[in-house]
Parts: sequence; C-alpha cells; structure tokens
Amino acid sequence: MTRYLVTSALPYANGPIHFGHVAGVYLPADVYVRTLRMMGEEVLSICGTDEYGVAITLKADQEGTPYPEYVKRWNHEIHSFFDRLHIEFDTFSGTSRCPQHEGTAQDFFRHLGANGYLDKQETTQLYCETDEMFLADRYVGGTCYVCGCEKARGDECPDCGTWIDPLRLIAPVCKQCGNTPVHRTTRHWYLNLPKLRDEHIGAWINDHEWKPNVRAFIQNLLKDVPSRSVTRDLKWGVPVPEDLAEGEEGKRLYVWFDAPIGYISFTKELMAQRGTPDEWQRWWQDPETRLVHFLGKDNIPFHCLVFPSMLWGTQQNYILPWQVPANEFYNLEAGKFSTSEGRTLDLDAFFAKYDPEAVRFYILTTLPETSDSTFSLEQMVLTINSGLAGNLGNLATRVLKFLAKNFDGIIPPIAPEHLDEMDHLMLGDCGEIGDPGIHVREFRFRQAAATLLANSSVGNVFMQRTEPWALRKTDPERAASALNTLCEWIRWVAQWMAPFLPQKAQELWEMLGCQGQVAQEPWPGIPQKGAWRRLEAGARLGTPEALFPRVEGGE
RNA sequence: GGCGAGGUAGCUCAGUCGGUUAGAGCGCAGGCUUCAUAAGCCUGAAGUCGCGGGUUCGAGUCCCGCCCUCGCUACCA
Repeated sequence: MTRYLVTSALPYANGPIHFGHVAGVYLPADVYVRTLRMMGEEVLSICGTDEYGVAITLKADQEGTPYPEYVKRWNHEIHSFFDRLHIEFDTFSGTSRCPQHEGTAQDFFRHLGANGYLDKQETTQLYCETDEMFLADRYVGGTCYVCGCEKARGDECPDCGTWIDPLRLIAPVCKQCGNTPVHRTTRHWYLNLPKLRDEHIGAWINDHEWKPNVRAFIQNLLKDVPSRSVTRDLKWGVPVPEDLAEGEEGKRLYVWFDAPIGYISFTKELMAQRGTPDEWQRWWQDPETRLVHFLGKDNIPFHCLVFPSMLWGTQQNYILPWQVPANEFYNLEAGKFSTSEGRTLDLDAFFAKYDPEAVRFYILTTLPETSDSTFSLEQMVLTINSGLAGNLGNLATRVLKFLAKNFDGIIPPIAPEHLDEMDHLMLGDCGEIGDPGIHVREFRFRQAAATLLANSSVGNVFMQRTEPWALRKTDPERAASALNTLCEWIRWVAQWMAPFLPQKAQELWEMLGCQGQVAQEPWPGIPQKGAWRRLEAGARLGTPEALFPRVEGGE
C-alpha cells in the first residue's frame, strides 16, 4: 500500500468555475483518487478556495460585501458545482476560513527568512491616494509613451503592443476612481528563487520525470528565474509576522505565496477535526508519501518551481511533488470559457437536460491531456448516445430485461461443461480487454475511458455471438450459461465504471442484485479464465432500467 | 513584442527511441440480427500527416524558412 496525497489547484473565490477547470483539474483528480482507493492505496484528497488578493477586495468592495462573506459565498458556489458533478474531496476548505492557515503561512515566511531565502528590496510603484492602495498594473490607464495611444493599460499598449512600464505612462489615471496616482516607494520581501534553484531545486527539476507537456513548459523556465516579491500592500491577506516586520508593518503575504500553503493548512485542519492533529506530518513530511498536484498548465511554474522551492527552502523536511499531471486548456467550441466574457453555460438548464455523470464521462473522453482540446455539445450528445446509451447502458438492459422476461429475474446457472467454452469466448474472442485502472495510474484518463467502453463492447459482441434469444428455444441450458456469463461480465463493467461514473456504477450494481457499495469493492483489474466469476446462480436481480437515456439535439 | 501550444480521415483526437501497407472513436455506406434505449454485430469507403527546403538508407516523427489558429504575458485550470 502506498500513500498518495492528492491536491487540486485551489479555485479562486472570485467567481464561478466552469468545465475548463473541471476538465483540467478536478475531474481527473477525482477519478484518480477513486481509482487508487479501490486499488487499496491510502489516499488523501485536498482542495479549497483561494480567498485572498486584490481581485477579491475590488469586487467585494464594488458590491459592498464584507470580504469573509464574499469569499464564503463563492466557496459554497464552487463546492456545490463539484457536488453536482459528483467530484469529492476529503476536505474543501479555504485560505481565509482555515484556522491553521495564517500560522502555517507565517511559519513558511519565518523559516524562509531565517534560512536566507528572503531579501528586502525597495521599489517605486503607483499609489492611489483616494483608494489608499498601490495599483496593480491593470488598474492603471494612461497615454502610451511609445506611440501616444491614450488607451494604454498599465501592462500593455493595445495599439503598438509595447510592454508598458507603468511608472513611465503619460498622464496615468487610477481606473477605479479616475484620479491621478502618485509615485511612492515601498519595501517588500522577495523570494530568492535563483538561489534556491542553484542550491537544489534546479537539479531536482532536471532529475525528475515529468509529463512531457510539463517538461516542455518548465525547461526554459529555469534559465531565467527572477526573484519574486512575496508581500504586498493590501488589506486582505495573511499578515507578515509582526516580529519580523522591521518597520514595514501592515504588509500582507502576496496571494500566490500563501495559496499553495493552503494544501498544508487544510490538511492540518482536517486532521485536527479528526482528532489527530499531528497526523498531517505523516502526509507532508514522510518521504514515503507521493505528492500529486493536479492543475492546469498556467499553474505549472508555481507547482514545479516556486512551491517546491518554498517547501525545500524551509528546511522542515517537507516532501516535494512526485507527479504534476498538468493538463492543457479546455475550450468551448466557439472559443474560450471565460467568466469575464460571459461565455458560460446555464448550468441549471444544462443539468436538467444532461445527466451529470454522462457529462463527466464525455469530458473525460476529451480531456486536454496532451494539447488543448474542445468541448462540443454535438460531440457530447454523440458520445452519450453511442458510447453510454448504445454500448454500455444497452448491454445492461438487453441482458437484464431478457432475464426478467424469460428467466424470472434471477441469475441463471452455468453448466459446468460450458465453463471453459464461455470463459474462452468472453475473455478471448470477443475483443481486447484492458484494465482502465492502469491508464488512470499513468494519468491517461482518455485512454482509461475508452478502455472502459471497449470492455463493455466485449459483452455486446459476446451476446451477438451466443444469441441467447435463439438458444433459449433450441438449447436452453446453453442459453442460461451464456446469460450467466453476461451477468458476470456486467458485474465487472460496473466495477470498472465506478471511478468514472460513480452513481451509475452503483445503480448498475444494484440492478445485478449485488449488495453494498461497488466503490468498496477491490479494483478488479483484468479477469482471468477460471477465476473471475463471483455471482451465485439463482440470486435475484434488481429492476432493470435504462442507465443512460438517449438525448436529443446538440443545440 | 516576448514566451508557449497546435495545424494528421467529414468531426474530435492518438501516433512512445525517426523504421515495414499512417491509427482510434464518432459520423457515413453496405450487409446481418431482433434480446435491448430506432439499440447490437460484421464489412467498407475515406488522409500528398499546413506549405517549401534540408539531414538520413528511411521523416507525420529531427533541422531551417514560411503561412494559419490559439493560449499566456505576473488575479481564471
């Protein structure tokens, strides 16, 4: 048994998440965790919302909502979206609500400082005296000092493409209040990433085995690593420890610094709730633990370079990531999913029409594993109708309804003299049988989903070949043997389904008359001739119903 | 501007260290079957692997140039 600590990138508590996030991070993480659990591994799954930062204070101020209330709302909103898709975590906390977070983040700051990885630097920034805040680049407008365009932003000029230094803007204005900001110097702490890279992390990255797309992403990153400021002049964030302020009171940790620490503080919180407050160390400081970060490609630099640097730089025996199965981006057919451009789906209407688990499955078959990929309603309808309804769902109903009608709804017996023949046919001649779990372990979720359907298809081929509807009249004993074998097969399919379609797998499990939770069963692997049957002849089947109703349209 | 990704059958995508007639699913065409959710099974058609050069015995796979699409550019996976 191996210990796996699985984290999913913390969603920002500043708006809804969408299928892009789900496909890139949370759904693969969920399938991974469910599969490992069935395989008997020790697994902990951590997530929660990232709740600090400028963007949150701005929007919360705009609508006049206190920050804690504002982020609580989005935390619930996001959590309920996960519930809808049956995506589960062992804990879903938040950086501002987690009691252990502030102390944990401050400890990081303290240790990194004591070990010489934090430097203090003085910079000049634009400051708005009306709003009493330093202005992040995008909140400044002005005239471009290169081309004279009056609509330059603080980061880029839309006309000439110049990368703007906000301090050089002609006639800068604060985008919030319209007043003119002033130059003001401020002192901040910087994380010395070049030093951390040279001492350890650079070599670690080079020696580590990464997913190909991850390696491609970080290769160039190492050449030019900047120090990054880890504090900000903000009102909403983890305060810099007072004893270390050294005349810079009022500073807060910059949100990117404290966010990944949330993985650790949420673990502490969970373990405290379970009454074992020291247990978190087993997860974070035991080299036997495999730390897996699920995230999108934009988060690769943080989780492959910055956060490992922080973990190592504390010299507190933290483990470093074992794998970072980052995905690319998932696009809506007409363009990017974007909350800011209103390119979202009406979720209530959507889920009224499409089964959440069917949607789960479609997304899994199109995950952006190797490159950006596309969500298409039309394709989804095809996948649901052909793959889930026609292949998998129909296999169950054609067998179980036939049994209900002709065999009194009980599992028919298999004649001993048919065992070899039936095993040979089902396990050898009806198509290739794969273990979806192997692909899940290797983060190939599309292949895993395809393998599940291929296995289901084997059952359909078997039924086609044995023709129990004809045998029933000519050789009822053989018909019974074939149907018995099909029931066994459906039982295996239900188990293979469980990580991908948890609720549907359970429904199928019950249709077979099986007891308990299918997710509690050990992972089935691949059936071996003569040793794969578990059902008892004569057992009563449940009520067969269509698992996946066909859906219309695609508009 | 910089960085990155991608352009392979009608559609969505695989193609590991360069190696025999380029793959899958869906869609499409033809046939078979009737237990089942107008579902199932079998067979088939379909690609000058963005364009032009180069390296090589051999390139979708490496190198150079060009065209096109898209993402990021420090608060959206």
